[in-house]
Amino acid sequence: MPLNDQLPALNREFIAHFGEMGSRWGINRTVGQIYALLFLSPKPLCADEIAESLEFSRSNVSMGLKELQAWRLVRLRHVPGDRREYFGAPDDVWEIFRVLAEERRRREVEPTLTMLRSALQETPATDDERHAQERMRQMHEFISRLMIWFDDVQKLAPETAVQLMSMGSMVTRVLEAKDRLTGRNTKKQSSPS
Amino acid sequence: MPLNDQLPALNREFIAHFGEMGSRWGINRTVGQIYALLFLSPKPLCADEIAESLEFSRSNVSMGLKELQAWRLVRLRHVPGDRREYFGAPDDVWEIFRVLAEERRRREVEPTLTMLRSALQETPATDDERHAQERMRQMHEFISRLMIWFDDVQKLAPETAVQLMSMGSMVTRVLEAKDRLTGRNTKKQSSPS
DNA sequence: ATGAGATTTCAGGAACTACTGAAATATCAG
DNA sequence: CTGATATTTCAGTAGTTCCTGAAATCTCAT
Repeated sequence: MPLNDQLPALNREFIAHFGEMGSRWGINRTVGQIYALLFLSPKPLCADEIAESLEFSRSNVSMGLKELQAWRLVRLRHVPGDRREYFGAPDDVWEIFRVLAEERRRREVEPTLTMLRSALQETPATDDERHAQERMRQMHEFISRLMIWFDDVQKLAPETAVQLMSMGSMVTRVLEAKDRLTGRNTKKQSSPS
Repeated sequence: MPLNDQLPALNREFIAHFGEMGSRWGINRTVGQIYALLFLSPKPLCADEIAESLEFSRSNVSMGLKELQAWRLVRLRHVPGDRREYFGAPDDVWEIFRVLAEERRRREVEPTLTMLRSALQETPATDDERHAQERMRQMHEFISRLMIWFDDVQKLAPETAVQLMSMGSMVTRVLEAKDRLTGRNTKKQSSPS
């Protein structure tokens, strides 16, 4: 039983779930749990409090917090008259999502695009190489477009949460509007300017 | 040196990169490499060919293919007059993306939403619990909206690739159109229908 | 400067995951 | 049914990652 009894059952379940999810995807279990704890906490917590709540070693918490800081998912806060460092998760869920997306992009997408661009520079010798290069071109184009489009979405929601809340069916809504404007189908469109 | 010299340098680099990326995120190195190999290959490959190209053990390839099939990322093909099974990646990059997104949703998002919904049923006792539940409510709402919106995007692009290719700056384009229609800012909108 | 408290680093062991070869199972032509 | 070929399973090992306690480092009040 890894989680402190002082934590409400509600919190314990949430934290456990994020531990699981964390390991499903790149982040390790304890890092996920630390983040979940901070996300739920009404106040920033210091490392000792985290270690006690989750029953991790102090040094494990230290490493976990370092990783979360590298992901820019936790904020460092100082309480006046207390030398310890306190940590908190951003309040705004949209902000959290944005940061996560940015970090993943920086760590995974950009290196991939770089690799693809460099492969596209090469001159293929054989037919198989020509085919492989064409596949890479398709992937490169796809990812580039996805990124452009993602930038657009981010630009659309610069003032965080509230906007996203109205974003639900925004795409369909504006497309309906656009259809009314331009005539018909959402398929192909002429020049935007 | 894990990759067969018969593979062009171009392919070897791509495959190695996807091995790396695979391990960065949930999937293991060999599975990523098998996928990359299939993605580049002009023809479906059988397990032996994969094992030879990548210099993995035959059984490792078998397990990797099983996992890729569980993710619905490879297609099984039979060549007439050949008892062996051949595997290929879908040609269409948008299709690949769609399948990946669906699988991740099924494996990660849905369980999270379920957990959150069940937590939201509980009646909080303490103030901290009340706060934690409010945070979960925010997260639940955020993820739900994101999923609704994602559904919308998928509905928009039902005939795959070509559509996505025109999707690049679609959001900004249609918003420009909408702005012209409705008057001004993209901030808040009244009833759609 | 000193030392008390806070934080980080790090070596080593525990726990986990990946990979292999061998054996078992499945498939199919004759 | 039999044997040839293809595929999967599995036990064990190799390799990796995680976690801890102890020691080192940092920070600041006195």
